[in-house]
Amino acid sequence: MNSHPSNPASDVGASPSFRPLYQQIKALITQSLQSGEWKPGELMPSEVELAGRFKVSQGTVRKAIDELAAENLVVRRQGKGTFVATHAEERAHFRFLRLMPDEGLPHPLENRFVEVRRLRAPAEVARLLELKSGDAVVYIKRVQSFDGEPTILEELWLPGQLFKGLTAERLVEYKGPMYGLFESEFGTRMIRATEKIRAVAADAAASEFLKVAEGTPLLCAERVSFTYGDKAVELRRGLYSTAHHHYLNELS
Amino acid sequence: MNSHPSNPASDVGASPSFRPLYQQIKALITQSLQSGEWKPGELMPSEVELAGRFKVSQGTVRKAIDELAAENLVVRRQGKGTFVATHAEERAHFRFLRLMPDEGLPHPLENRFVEVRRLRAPAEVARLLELKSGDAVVYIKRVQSFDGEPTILEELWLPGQLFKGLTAERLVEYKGPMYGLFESEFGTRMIRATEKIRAVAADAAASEFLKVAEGTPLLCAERVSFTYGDKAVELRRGLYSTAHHHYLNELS
DNA sequence: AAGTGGTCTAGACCACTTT
DNA sequence: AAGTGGTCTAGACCACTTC
Repeated sequence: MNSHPSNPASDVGASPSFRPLYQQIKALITQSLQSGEWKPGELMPSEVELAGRFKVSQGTVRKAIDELAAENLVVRRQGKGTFVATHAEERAHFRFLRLMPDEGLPHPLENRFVEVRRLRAPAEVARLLELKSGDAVVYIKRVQSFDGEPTILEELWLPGQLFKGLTAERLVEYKGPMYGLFESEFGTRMIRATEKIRAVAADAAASEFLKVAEGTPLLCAERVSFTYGDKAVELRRGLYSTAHHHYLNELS
Repeated sequence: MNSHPSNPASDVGASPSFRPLYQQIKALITQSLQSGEWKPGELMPSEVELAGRFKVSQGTVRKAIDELAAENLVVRRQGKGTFVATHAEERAHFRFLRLMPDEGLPHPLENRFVEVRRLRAPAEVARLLELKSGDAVVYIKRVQSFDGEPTILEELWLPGQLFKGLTAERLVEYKGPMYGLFESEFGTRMIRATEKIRAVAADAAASEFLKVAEGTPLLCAERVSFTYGDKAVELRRGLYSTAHHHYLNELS
């Protein structure tokens, strides 16, 4: 199969806009990831196996997986195989948590849930989550502390549809990042997010929870997270006290 | 040359820690970029040409260039060739400028230089730029406005050694991003940067230049930029008014 | 038509992990 | 020893740009 009169994997007639084979393979693999054929943390089929399944060369599968690895959807380990990426283990914890101490290494952080309940999505939340205004959402409010110092005040909104059994108890007993819980218990894996960051003055609530004076400048990060297919599945609004921490960003 | 009893490009004896060929090629190409053999914006030799020069297959050169393209050091254009990346043209202007208007498209911005002079590096600046305390640095202070509204108050420190002829006149007459001037006039190309972001209260100076009340929360971004070889060549401290703009970050 | 990067294949061998 | 991902090669063809 050295020449390709037609694209073997999913092709009908002459390609009007030309889609490389490896991108089609990548899409197929992504579908399997999304459908849960291989779950987060699990070992995926080997390259030769996938090449056989899709009837393409190993090199083509390889290029597809290369891109998936670059997008952090899978992790390659030489000699062992390719694994589905997971938020549960890996220290890639800091892929989404960018707040670092000004000095020293990142401390472990404590978690205190202030509020967990269901409500109808306000217009603004609905818009960002691509829901209808009034749809059910899970609302979570929590404070995170480093070394006993309250540093992050966070509010989250999740589509109620996707997070049916989510309760305060479940959140409290789960150890590790929330994204780990979301992927293992609710089958929703966050793969990408965009943040808008501003400086704001602490209001009464922020002042109380973060133990700072009202009017203290705080970092405000509004995050929208997406899962497969660029579907928005989380809205998060965090207030960070940056007296002893900073938001770290690598520009490359 | 299907088997490699020894690494052909720069190898002496058995490799103790094994360095892939394509990485060696990548390093050689990077050296040529750094030395200015091909200048920003210029067309580089084709893949086959480089393969011939380095006595490796085109595929190996290709993999090297792939990584350089991923790091934004070069730009590939199908049918035309591979070009050295440049800050001068490209709208990749927004690779380092992350401040976006809350609504609408990014506006063009005006530039007003408040101060340009040489001074001896304070300890903190010297530390971040990896200089000796007291070394000469160029100090620049400027205000940038969107739609006539002052939004960014920025201070820069550059190693005096590298920016000998840099004057206020030269800065004012140059159109486009400063990084374009730096690479074309001073042969220093910014490749990568890290930013630490905090929320701070506007002091008297910020209040004056940004036309906001003292104490207004502002975003403070401290940037250290690097050129080839991870050499620090710029320290920048920006204060952003985030009333109508936000710092945009993609987490992926 | 010629040249460039982009895709795809087939096969060999290397480095690493597990059995 | 066997299996996995990682490297390297050689060659064919495709898509795009320029002459």
